[in-house]
Amino acid sequence: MSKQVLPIVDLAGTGQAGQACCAPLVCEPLNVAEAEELAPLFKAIADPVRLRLLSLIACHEGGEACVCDLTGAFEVTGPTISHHLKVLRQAGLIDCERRGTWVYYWANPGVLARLSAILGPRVTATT
Amino acid sequence: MSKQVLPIVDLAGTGQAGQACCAPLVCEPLNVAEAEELAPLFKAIADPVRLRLLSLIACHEGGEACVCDLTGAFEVTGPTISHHLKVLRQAGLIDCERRGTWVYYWANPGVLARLSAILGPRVTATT
DNA sequence: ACACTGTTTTGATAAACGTCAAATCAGCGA
DNA sequence: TCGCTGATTTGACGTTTATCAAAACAGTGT
Repeated sequence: MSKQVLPIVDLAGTGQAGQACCAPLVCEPLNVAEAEELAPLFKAIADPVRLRLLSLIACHEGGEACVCDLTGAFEVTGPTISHHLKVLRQAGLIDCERRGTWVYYWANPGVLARLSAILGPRVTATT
Repeated sequence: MSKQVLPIVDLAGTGQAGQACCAPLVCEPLNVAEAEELAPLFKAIADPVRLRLLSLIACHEGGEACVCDLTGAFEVTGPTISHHLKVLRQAGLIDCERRGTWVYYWANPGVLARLSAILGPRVTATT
C-alpha cells in the first residue's frame, strides 16, 4: 500500500511481519513446538552485550552498522563481539553482508516484532 | 529543549507498568544499565519449559495455577519444575502463594508488557 | 608479491545452566 | 502423634556458555 514516510512503526502493526501465527503467550498456552522454537530466540537476546549490539545495529543510521562501529561501545574483545554477532545472526535476528573490507549488519525487524507480539498483553487492538 | 518525548511509551495498558522508562530497542540504543537489567528477564524466559510454564500459568482459568496443574504437562521431574518456577519468580515474572497443601502461581503482566514494549516496534494504543 | 587493516575462527578455561535422585519442608487427616 | 501427599531444597553430574589469546581469513593498497 502506501509506502509513505512512516517510520519503522509499520512493520509489525500490519499482519505482514507477524504472520499472525501466534497468539500472545498469555492468551493461549504455548505448545511444545512453539516453545522450543521461541526459546532459542529469547536466548539470543538474553545477554547484555547482544541486547546492546542488536539495539545499536537497529538504531544505527541507515539501518545498518559496520562491525567497526560497534566494537568501540564495548569492553569485550573483537572476537567476543564477533561471537555474539554470530549468535544473533544464527537466531535470525540480524543479517550481514561484506562490502570490501567491512562487514555490515542490519536487524531483521520481523523476528523482533514476532517476539514482541508473543509477549504482548493483547494482540490487535481492533475494536 | 529536551521535553520532546516520543509518544510511544505507555503501551502497557495494565496501569501497573507505567514506568515509561524504555523506548523500544530499535528506536534508541540501550545503555549498559538497561541492557544488564533486561538480559536476566529475557534469560528467564529463554527456556522452553519456562516459556510453557509462564504461558500455562497466565492462561489458566482464574489467572492462577497450582503446581499440580502444571507438572502433568511436562516430561521433566517435579524438582525441575520447581526450579524453573523459582527462576521465573526471581525474575519477577510470576509470583506465588501457598494455600493449604497447594502453592498457586500467577503471572505478573506488567513485566511481560515491558519486555514486549522493549522489543516491539508497534504502538498498540489500547485505552 | 607484500604488508596492513578489519573480521572471523579455533582452542582453551572457568562459570553458569538443566536435570535428576534423595532428602527435606509444609499441611492435612486419621 | 503418625503417616500421607504436595512442593521445595540439596548435592551431584554432564552440557552449554562467555570470554580471551592466538591463528587464520578477506580485501585493499603499495
